[in-house]
Amino acid sequence: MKIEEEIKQSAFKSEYHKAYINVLYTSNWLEQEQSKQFKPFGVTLPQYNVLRILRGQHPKPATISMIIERMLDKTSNASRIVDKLEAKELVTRKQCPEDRRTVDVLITDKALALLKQMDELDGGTKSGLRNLTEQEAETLNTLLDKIRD
Amino acid sequence: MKIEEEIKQSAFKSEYHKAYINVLYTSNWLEQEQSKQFKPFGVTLPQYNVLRILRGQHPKPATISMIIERMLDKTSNASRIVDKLEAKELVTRKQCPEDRRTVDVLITDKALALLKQMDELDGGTKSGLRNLTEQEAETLNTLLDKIRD
DNA sequence: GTACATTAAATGTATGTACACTAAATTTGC
DNA sequence: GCAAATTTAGTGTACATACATTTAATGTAC
Repeated sequence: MKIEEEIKQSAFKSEYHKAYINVLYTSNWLEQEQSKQFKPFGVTLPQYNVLRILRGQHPKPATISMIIERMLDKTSNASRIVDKLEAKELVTRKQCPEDRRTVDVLITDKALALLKQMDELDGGTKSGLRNLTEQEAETLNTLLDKIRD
Repeated sequence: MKIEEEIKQSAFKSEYHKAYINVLYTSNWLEQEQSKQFKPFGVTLPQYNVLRILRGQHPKPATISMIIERMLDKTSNASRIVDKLEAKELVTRKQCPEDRRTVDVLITDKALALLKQMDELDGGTKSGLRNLTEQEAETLNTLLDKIRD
């Protein structure tokens, strides 16, 4: 659906302004689609992202600062996301003996099994992105990269 | 900058997966740029968006459900955003006599003056979008609309 | 016209984001 | 070796999101 209809705004100041709103709106739309798919598994999107970072390290532990470094949103609060994951027994936390300021965060077998189930959902190919041809996806990537130049 | 470099991920599963992450990341990037600009004015991005909807209606009042309908994020809580705006004297709230379930929300002169100041920031032309040609912005809009089909 | 359903707004609870601050451990600079 | 600076994690607060529930008003069916 055209963006004008979706937010019931008849005109934008410019094609630029429309594109601006369109990026924000589409991002939101994609996140909500993904969130729906995540529901049955009982983890939120940021929790899932942290688990994926931990799986990438496995069987080595990760520290909180390492998690922050790899997160899409660097200003979010990794400590509290790890809190939630610990409460669900998806990670363990243990003070690191070499540097007692840091904490070793380890993904549990339970979480690895969960991620394995969830792997099917991921990658954008199951989302609205499938409406694009490969060529179009490439064009989209080029344009978005250009915005952030 | 190419998305691979920005999130330190060397490869994506597909052009689709990359586009998926790219939309989310670029949206986040744009929001953070805008958020920085908003700081001095003392309103958050969702509060600003609600004010703009109210200005669009002015001098007619808007109801909460009308605001929700026009918001980018339909599931956010318009009541509480209006609470904050009311506390800052940027809107007034008054029970509607014709239908006492609904509430007339009106933008104040103070808010109109504030928005006028903030207009300079808005529209995407001052943001990264200016890196695109008009033709490119149009292509971007077409592709994003297609994702949400 | 009374019971039931629907609608509009608000509220409750859990989670996450943004940003400042604290506490403890380590590093550094002299 | 010791004081100061830095690093790491965690905490506090304000705001927003997500979603279920509540309350009051209105609409509809019988």
